[in-house]
Amino acid sequence: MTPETRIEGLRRGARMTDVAALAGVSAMTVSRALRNPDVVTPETLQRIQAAIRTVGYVPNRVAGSLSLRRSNVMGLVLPSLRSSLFVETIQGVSDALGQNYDLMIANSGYTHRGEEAAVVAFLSQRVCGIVLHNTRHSRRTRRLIREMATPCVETGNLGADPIDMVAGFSNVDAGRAMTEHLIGRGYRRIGFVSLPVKENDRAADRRAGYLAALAHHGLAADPGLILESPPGLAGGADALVRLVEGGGGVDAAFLTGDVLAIGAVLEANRRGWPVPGRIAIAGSDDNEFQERLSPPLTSLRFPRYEIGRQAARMLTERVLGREVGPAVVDLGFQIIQRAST
Amino acid sequence: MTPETRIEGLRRGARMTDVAALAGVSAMTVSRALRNPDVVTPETLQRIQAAIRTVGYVPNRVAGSLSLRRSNVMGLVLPSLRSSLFVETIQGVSDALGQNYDLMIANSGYTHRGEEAAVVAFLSQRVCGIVLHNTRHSRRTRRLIREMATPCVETGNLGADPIDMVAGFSNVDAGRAMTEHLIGRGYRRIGFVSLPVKENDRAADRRAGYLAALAHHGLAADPGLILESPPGLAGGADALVRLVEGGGGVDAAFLTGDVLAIGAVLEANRRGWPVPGRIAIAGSDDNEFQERLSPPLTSLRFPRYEIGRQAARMLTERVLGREVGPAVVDLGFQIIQRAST
DNA sequence: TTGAAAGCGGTACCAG
DNA sequence: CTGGTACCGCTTTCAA
Repeated sequence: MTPETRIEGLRRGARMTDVAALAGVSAMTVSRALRNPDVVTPETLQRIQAAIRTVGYVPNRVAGSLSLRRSNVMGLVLPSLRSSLFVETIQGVSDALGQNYDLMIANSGYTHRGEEAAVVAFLSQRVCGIVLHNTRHSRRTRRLIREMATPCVETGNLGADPIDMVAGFSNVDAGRAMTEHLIGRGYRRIGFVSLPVKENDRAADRRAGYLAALAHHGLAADPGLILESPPGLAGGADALVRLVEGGGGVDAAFLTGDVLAIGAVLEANRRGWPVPGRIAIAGSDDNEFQERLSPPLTSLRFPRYEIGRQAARMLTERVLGREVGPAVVDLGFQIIQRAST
Repeated sequence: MTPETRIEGLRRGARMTDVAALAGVSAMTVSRALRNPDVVTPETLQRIQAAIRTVGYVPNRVAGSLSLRRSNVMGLVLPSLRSSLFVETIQGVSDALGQNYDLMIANSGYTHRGEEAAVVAFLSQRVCGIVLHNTRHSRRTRRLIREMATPCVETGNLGADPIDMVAGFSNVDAGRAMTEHLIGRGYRRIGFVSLPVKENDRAADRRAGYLAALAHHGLAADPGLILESPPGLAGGADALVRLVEGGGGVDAAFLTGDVLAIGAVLEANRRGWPVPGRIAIAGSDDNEFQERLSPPLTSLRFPRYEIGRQAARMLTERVLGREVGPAVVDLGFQIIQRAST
C-alpha cells in the first residue's frame, strides 16, 4: 500500500453551509434546491449545483432524518442469512424499495432473543418500517414495535393475531394441497417428513394440513409414517430409509423443509430405488436443482420473491400515509407436478 | 384487522429527557448511565433503568450518530442478492459485526451505475465502513469513498490499486491451480468454460491462470477448447456438448462460474457419458450439491464466509482507530478433489 | 424566491 | 458524580 492510497483520517465531507457559502446563498436555499428544485430560481439552482460538485457535497441523511423525525431506512429481520431460502425475499424487498429507501438486514439466529436484539437495533435507528420473518415473536418484540408505532409486515406463514400487517401463504393449505395431490395420483400410504414441529409453526401447520387431507379422504394417519428430521441432505436421506425400511408399506413421501426431499431423491438413486416406482417423493420450496434432479421433483413453490415485494410495498404505502388495503395478504403457492410422483 | 390491531399513527417513542425527568436527573446522567454505567451512582442507575422501562425508552441512534459524527452502520454492496453465492459473505460480515454494528445491504444489479447509487446512499447515511464486491469500480465510486474518507474493503478478486483495503483471493492463482491439478492427474486436452470474460475480471483472471498453467507445462492452448457461456445449468450443459462433440479430443473440462459445472455433470448423466471416463469435469464455488452429485464434483472452494468476516473485521478495527495490518489480505482457496476428475 | 431562528434528540466539555 | 451549555447538519416556520 503506497502512502497515497491511505485514506486521510479526519476530513469528512462538506456540509450544506459550505455549499451555500460557495454559491452565495443560504443553507435553506440549498436545502430547497435539493428537494424541491422548481421553487428555486434556475440561475441560483445552477450555481448551487456547481458548488455541490466542486466541494463534493454528499447530503447527510442522518441530520436530515433527525430533523424530519423519520428515516428512509427499512429493516428486515431473517432467521439466517446463510440459507439461500431467504435470498429471494431479500431481493424482493430490495427491488420494491427501489432508490427511495435503504435496507438494513439483521439475522436472528433463529432465536427470539436474537430477533429482539435486531428489532431494538432497528427501532434505535428509527427505521420507517420493519419486515419480520414468520408470525411467531416474543411478547417484547411485539410490544416494542407497537409502542414505537413502526409499520411492520410479518412474512411467510399466515398466522393469527398479526402485529400489524402480514404477507405470506398458509402452510396448512400447502400441506393439505400437496397431500391431496398425492392422494389424487393414487397413493394411499403417504409419509410425512418435516423438521421438528416443536418451535416450528410452518412445519406444524403443514403437518396439520397433511392430517386434515388424510382425514378428509378417510385415510388413517399412521404415526410410523410421520417423521421429524434434522435439516440437511443427510436428514432427508435417513428419513427416506426409515420410511421405506420401516415396514409401513409406504408408497409416497412428502418431505418438507430445508433440502430434505433432495436428500431423499439422491439417496433413492444411490440405492437404486426407482422413484416413483418404489416410492414417490414430493418436496417443497421448489428450485432449479429440484427441477434438474432425476427424476425431477414434484414440489410446492412458495412465492418468496413476491412476498418480499409485497411486504416492502405495504410498508412504503403506509409510510406515504396511504391506506393499505387488507392487512393480511395471502399470496398462495403452487404445486409443481413432475416425474417423481 | 380489528381496530385495536391498527397502530396509532403518531406517537413516537419517549425521549431521553422524558426518562431523565421521571428519574429526577438530567439528560446527561441518563446518557452516561446508558454508555458508561460504572460512572453513575448505583442508586441513580437503578432509578434511571426503572424509568427507562416504564416509559419504554428506545435510544435514538440517529440523534446519537449526528452528535458523535459517526454511525454504527456498515454498508455492504453486492451485485445481486438473488444469487446464493453471496449469502455466505453476508453472513460472514454479519457475524463479524456482532451486536455493535448494524448492517445495510444494497445491490448494484451488476452495473457501475447501480453500485454508484448504492455507495452514494451509504455515504449519505454516513456509514462507518463500506464493503464492496470485487475490485472494479467506476472512477466516481472510488473518488466518493476516498473523499468522504470512509473505510472500505473490496472483497473477492485480488486486484491492483485498491481503494483502501482488500480481502479475497487471486483468481489467476485459482485458475492456474485447478489447471495444474488436471494436468497432474494426466489430462492433456483440457477445456475451459467461463462466463464472458469481457466485463468480468474474475473470469478473465481464471482464464489467464489456465493459460499460464498450460504454457508452463508446454501444452498448446486450443482456442476451440476455450468457451464462454451464458449462466445457468443450461449454459453448462451446452458448453459440455460443444466441447465433447467439437472434435477437439477433449479429455477434461474446467467450468467455472455460476452453476456451469453442475449443468455439465447433469447433462453428461442425461446422455450417458461417463465422468470422468468420457470427460473429466471440474468446477468452482464448491457447495453441498456439487458434493452430492454423481459423480461428486472436483471443485475450487472459495472462502466466501471468511472473506466477509475478514472484511468486517478490518473495518471495525479501522473504526476503532487501530492499525489494520496489511491492507490486502489473501485468504486463498482450496481444491476439493472428488470422483469427477 | 430567499433568509433567520428554532428545533430534532443526543453527546462533549467543562464547572460545580 | 452530576448538570449546564453549545453544538452535530439539516428542515420547518415565519418574515422579509
